[in-house]
Amino acid sequence: MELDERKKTILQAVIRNYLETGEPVGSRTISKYTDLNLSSATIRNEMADLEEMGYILQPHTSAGRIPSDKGYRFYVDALMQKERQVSEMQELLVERQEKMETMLKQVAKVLAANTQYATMISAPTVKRNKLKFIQLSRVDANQLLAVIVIEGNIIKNNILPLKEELTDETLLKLNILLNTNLNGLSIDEINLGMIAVMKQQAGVHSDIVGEVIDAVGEAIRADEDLEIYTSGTNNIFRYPELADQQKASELINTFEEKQLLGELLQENQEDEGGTGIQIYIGEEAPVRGMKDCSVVTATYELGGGMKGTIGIVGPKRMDYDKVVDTLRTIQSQLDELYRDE
Amino acid sequence: MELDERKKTILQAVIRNYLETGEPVGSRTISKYTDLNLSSATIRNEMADLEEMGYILQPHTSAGRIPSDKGYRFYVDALMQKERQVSEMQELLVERQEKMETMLKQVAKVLAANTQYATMISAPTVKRNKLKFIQLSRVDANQLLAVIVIEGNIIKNNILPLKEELTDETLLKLNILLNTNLNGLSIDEINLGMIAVMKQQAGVHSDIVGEVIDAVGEAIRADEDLEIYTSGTNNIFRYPELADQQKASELINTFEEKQLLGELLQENQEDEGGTGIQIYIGEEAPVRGMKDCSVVTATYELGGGMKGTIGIVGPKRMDYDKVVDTLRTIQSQLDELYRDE
DNA sequence: TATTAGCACTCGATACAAGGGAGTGCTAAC
DNA sequence: GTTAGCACTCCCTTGTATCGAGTGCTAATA
Repeated sequence: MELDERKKTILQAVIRNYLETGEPVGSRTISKYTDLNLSSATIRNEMADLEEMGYILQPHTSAGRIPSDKGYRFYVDALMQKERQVSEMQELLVERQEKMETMLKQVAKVLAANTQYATMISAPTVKRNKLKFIQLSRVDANQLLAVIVIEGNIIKNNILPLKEELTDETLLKLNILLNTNLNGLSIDEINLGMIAVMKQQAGVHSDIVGEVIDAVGEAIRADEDLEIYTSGTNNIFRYPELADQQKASELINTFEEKQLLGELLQENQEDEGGTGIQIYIGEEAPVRGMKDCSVVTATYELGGGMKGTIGIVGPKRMDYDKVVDTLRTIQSQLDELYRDE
Repeated sequence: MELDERKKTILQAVIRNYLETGEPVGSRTISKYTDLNLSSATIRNEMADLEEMGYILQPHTSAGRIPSDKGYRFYVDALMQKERQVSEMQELLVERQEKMETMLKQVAKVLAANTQYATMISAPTVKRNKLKFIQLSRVDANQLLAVIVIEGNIIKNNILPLKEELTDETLLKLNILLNTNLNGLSIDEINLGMIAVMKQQAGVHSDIVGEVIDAVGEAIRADEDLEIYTSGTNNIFRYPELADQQKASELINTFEEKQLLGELLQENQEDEGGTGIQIYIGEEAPVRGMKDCSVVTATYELGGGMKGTIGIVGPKRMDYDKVVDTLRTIQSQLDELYRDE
């Protein structure tokens, strides 16, 4: 059976109503809610069909209907208002901060306050970003400090232990060697072969120096684990369907063990061209413990190819329109904020 | 009225029992639990006294007694086993990590897993630590990178925007100036007067240079906010008295807004000589939203004067013995791990 | 005088029944 | 195809009875 126009209207009405109230919605409500001018009996027949087709379901006999995952999916794909009035694009009060970390935390916080859902944001990955600058300097007799600056002014540093002392001259040479070989390359492109070549070029000192180069190489690629910041975790208590102990505990645990969120946030950074916004309903999200939630993710870009992902987690009956809208706003604000880099 | 020996024994028995079961404990239980060989009627009389004196209370008539805050306080101060067998000092599997952050997170996690309570740990403050090394280097035409290494190999960096270009020579001079003036000083000791002197010494370049020095000064003192890591937040759901929505939400919010924990963790870093372990019961903790909890904090030291604080948050009926014990273990482990620095 | 046995009493927790209400599915009429 | 009507289902609330753990008090006991 196909969904005719009337069924769509009714389905939409059921979902809209449920999103607002969180209560199962009955035929009489729909009969008044829509301008179809149909009696509750007719609506009942249609709703029985919709249930048979899997778009809605009854928590128990003699209760109203609530949307199924399939129903939500259809709503999101086909029924949701795609074009939203841009007028009410309120400012979300994100300021550019000196430290990326501070800014990301702020974004998560602002989004949580704004949407009343739980939020998370992954720091932009730098694998594809280019190295701008490397500098080794001596901290004391047996410790070397390696500072690595990456496009977008991401800075990494590492203390390297030294077995033997390095002369000033060797240090200078090493600096030149590293910079001439590596500058302008993306972290992705730096591989073991290249490090081997550099070791060779180091010539006489290759044993001491090799050690240092290895350590630098290590330092560059070490930061595999992407950083994730979360906020508004306790918003889940606003939604009774998530607030019982079992579920709340599981969700909070997921938010604490941030690596569990990693997969979710990395999944769709690839898609080009689209809006970068993705909606996961219930089991669709690749995270255990979110089966009663919906997740909306958005890719953001800070210029210079630095991409990260924002995620908003709420009950399945979240206000998808508003969330998508808010994410769009944030996307464009971040874009603007960092355009000049 | 004073607490005689028998009352102490009974109070202790009540508390011990309540810590184990979480249920109000009645006179009959005590009558059997202790080796006082008293009937439940006698115990009842004593318990009535204890209640009048404020050490225990009844949730409602015809229920057993539970300890009051005053009761817990007395238990912790006077009744708890002070000397614990050192034999069972199990290893808590904390390894030294390259990055301080990783190590701290691990400590929080291990403690949470071990105690089944919520944990938090503040990164060691560096205000009293000495500057080891400052280096300015040019990233590109109008950006300067300042790297600051502090005792304990804490590294801070900052990108400074430049209005005018600096020559290599000026840069070199600046580096020397900064290092000669600041090395060996603690961050506490660097004040505006000193910065003013340095500006003067900079002589000709004082306008450009002043700017840089200001920025460096800024960078050094910027990191006022102490970093705090938490773990095991969802452990609070293990304890029914904390697990209801209202309280859980408030607690989780407190753990998310980490600055709320700051005061608690900074409070007793000063006391010298003691074990550095402090117990807060209920309202004693200087944090709103922990009035139904107890908090045990411990100061740790990583060598070189770097001190931080660990906190464990659980229900008032937490296993104080075990928690104090575990914190001691961690203290000594951290001490050992970083002794050589 | 301190302890204890005995007893009436309190009060939360649990179980059960009754009634109300929202909503359904079905049938028959329009 | 639509709708009015009706019996039915099932949750939820309310009220009532019961149970049991524990108490406080009194009087008897060592």
